[in-house]
Amino acid sequence: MRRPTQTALKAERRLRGSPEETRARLVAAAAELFNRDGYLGTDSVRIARAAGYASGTFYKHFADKRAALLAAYESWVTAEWRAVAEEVAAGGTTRELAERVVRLVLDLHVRWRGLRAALATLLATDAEARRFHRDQRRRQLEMMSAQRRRRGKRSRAAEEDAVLLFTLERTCDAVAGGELRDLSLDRDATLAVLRRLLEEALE
Amino acid sequence: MRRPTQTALKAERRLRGSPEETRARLVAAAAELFNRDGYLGTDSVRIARAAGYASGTFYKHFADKRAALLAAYESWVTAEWRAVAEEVAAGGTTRELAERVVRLVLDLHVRWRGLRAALATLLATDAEARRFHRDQRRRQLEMMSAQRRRRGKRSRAAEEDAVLLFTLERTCDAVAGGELRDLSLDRDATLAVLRRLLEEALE
Amino acid sequence: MRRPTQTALKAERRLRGSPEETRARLVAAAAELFNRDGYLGTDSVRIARAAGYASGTFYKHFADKRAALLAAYESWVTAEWRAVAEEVAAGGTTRELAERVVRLVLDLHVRWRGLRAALATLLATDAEARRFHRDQRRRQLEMMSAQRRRRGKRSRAAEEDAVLLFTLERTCDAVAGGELRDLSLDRDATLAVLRRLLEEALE
Amino acid sequence: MRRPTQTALKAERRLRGSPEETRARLVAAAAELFNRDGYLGTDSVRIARAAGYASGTFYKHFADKRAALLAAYESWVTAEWRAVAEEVAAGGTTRELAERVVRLVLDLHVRWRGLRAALATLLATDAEARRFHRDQRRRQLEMMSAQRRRRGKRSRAAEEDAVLLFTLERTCDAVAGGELRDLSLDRDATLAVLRRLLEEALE
DNA sequence: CATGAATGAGCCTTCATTCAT
DNA sequence: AATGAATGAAGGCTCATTCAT
Repeated sequence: MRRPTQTALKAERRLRGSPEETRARLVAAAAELFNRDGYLGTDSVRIARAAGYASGTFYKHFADKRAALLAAYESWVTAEWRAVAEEVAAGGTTRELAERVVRLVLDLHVRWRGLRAALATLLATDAEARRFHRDQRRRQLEMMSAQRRRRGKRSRAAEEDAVLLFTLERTCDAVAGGELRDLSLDRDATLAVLRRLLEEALE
Repeated sequence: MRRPTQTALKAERRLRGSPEETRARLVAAAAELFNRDGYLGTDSVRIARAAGYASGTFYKHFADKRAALLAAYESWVTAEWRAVAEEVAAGGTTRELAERVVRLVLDLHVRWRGLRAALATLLATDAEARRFHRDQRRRQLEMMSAQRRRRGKRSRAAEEDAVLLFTLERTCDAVAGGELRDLSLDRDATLAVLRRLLEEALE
Repeated sequence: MRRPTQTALKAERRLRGSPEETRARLVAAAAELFNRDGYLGTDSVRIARAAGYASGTFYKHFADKRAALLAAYESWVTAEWRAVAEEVAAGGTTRELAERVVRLVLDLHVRWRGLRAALATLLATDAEARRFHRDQRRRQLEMMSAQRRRRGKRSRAAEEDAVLLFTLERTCDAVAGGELRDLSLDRDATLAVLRRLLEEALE
Repeated sequence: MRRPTQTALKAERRLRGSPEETRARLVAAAAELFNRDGYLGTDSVRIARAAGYASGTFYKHFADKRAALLAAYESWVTAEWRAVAEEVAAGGTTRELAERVVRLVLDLHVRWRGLRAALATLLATDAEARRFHRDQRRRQLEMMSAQRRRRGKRSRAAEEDAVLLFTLERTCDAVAGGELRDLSLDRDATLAVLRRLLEEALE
């Protein structure tokens, strides 16, 4: 695979603190490194070092490398949830909401594109990763449905929502990965399509 | 310097044949193993053995493991192309065509779900894989557009088509991977959504 | 992905110690093995084992096998320098000094003949090895010239000194390698020639 | 080691001819490739191809790769002998003879420096190579002694001659390998030293 | 005489993980 | 709680050599 750039994010050593702080630092470092170098391009020693710890510390907090990726992914998803919830709470027309949500999701996919790709590597073979991933999806579907209810809109089949989520996710990945640009497609026109689909789902 | 120990056993000298046959056998074995075990779960020795050859033969035909995955993927894409083209040629109403194409794409995604996941692992880090992948996408877009023209339908933005392809692909992956079932969603209802979207794109 | 089979045997965890000690043990083992078996006849796993470590430890200390040979050679050269310096410091007539230096150089060439041959293999193709080798040669030339000055002798062309060094080195290699014996030449008579040449160079 | 440049000397295929011709072509190709790429950087398949044959043919003519190097070296030595003999036959003063021989030997060492280095790799570990090498040396010593007799000069110890040969050989290798240049030493001054030594040996 | 596809032992190297300190 | 030296299985890849055609 790719031989990652050796210039690792390197923090100063000998950090002390609560286990929670240590874990949080490790998760943050793991997220950055997995995002930058991929699942295979990253190793536990580098993650520990980037967080300011020695390799052994890594295994005090994660059963294995896989667990660290899952933890990093979880923190990403949590952040995404919070951000989407804020947009929803901010109010505005359905169209405005759709617009803002699409932007937001895209930004997050761009920022964390490598982390998402790293997760994909795991999803193919790791049952726990899959379970975790689907729980997130379920929450997404419930949120959409709840949002529609709250706005007094007519309900629609969960299958429609699921397809929409797939579309949103996959298209944002394509934009983040540069697929669109390579196909000479217009980014804004593409986002407009997404916005329209989301709007339809919420009305 | 090296003076091999020549273990005289292994009675029969192996499968002889044209390089093309050998390569084809290796590609087929690679496709099966990558599909079943993922990019990381397989290795060149196993692929060679599965095809009926020794490890060295693998490297006579592929520069490295990566190249074998790309070759396997290429043969999959080629097969998909051929199958879709046949459906298109078979004629029928737009609705029937859409129906058959969705079925077909789904079947292929189910059959080769692991291979697609293996490719995803590469796409994240390998530039050549990305290039190859996008060339395929471009062909798909051209095919859709040409199909519409042939049927005398109004044209539509390439961005719309691209989003549709992402939707189709990602949703089929979800079905193939069991995501839908885990979410207690109805498979046929989901396929119906896809069929409708494709139908709209062709009319 | 990898889930090692953890063969629980191999009771004692190994030699712990400072990285310097470990490296020194590895360098010593590398010198012995390269000397005995040549560059091609040895491998990193054997060197690590001979030093009392597992294979991975080798690569914590050397970028590759080549680097280990260079390190072993360096330690040999350093030892030779020290020994020659001691002889020089010991004083005595020019003739006595020449006599002792020739003996010393010969002994070292006999002891490390294989290591020198191993280095020759590298020198043919490795630029870094060549650079290192020539730096040593430069120091040798400077040392000879300085020694003459210190003894108040007339100076002479560096080219003369260089040829002398080549002669000394090549002849000692020949003695060490048994070339002389195979040619039925007298070892002491040959050394006497070398002694005379060195004496002339120092007077 | 070095990864040799792939642009191999490639002759046209399907040569037919006497075994002697085939062997001669293989030896010539082996000499060139070993000279250019070293013992390790060359492989039997490439040698065969460069000579215009397939890999199997190589093993019809040489027991192994080692044997091919020895054959190539032998043909070099033979050529050197012939050339030196011609110079000797050409007559002239001792000084002129010495001058011409030094030039000649240097030229050959420059031209075949890689081949000599390749042989050195073998000499360290291969008994047959050593035997061969020493037979050549013996002939050299006899030739020098005979030459002196023919010219009516006083005889001198074989040990002196041997040391001279080592000097000549090693210094020419140093010039050919660029050692002298890297030490900022003057090439002509160095050759003059060699010429003087040879002259002394012949007078 | 010649071919060249096939072999497979062996070497180099990586990195997830452990555990004595 | 943290350290980091050490482990060693795993896997990528090469190339000298064979032999069926």
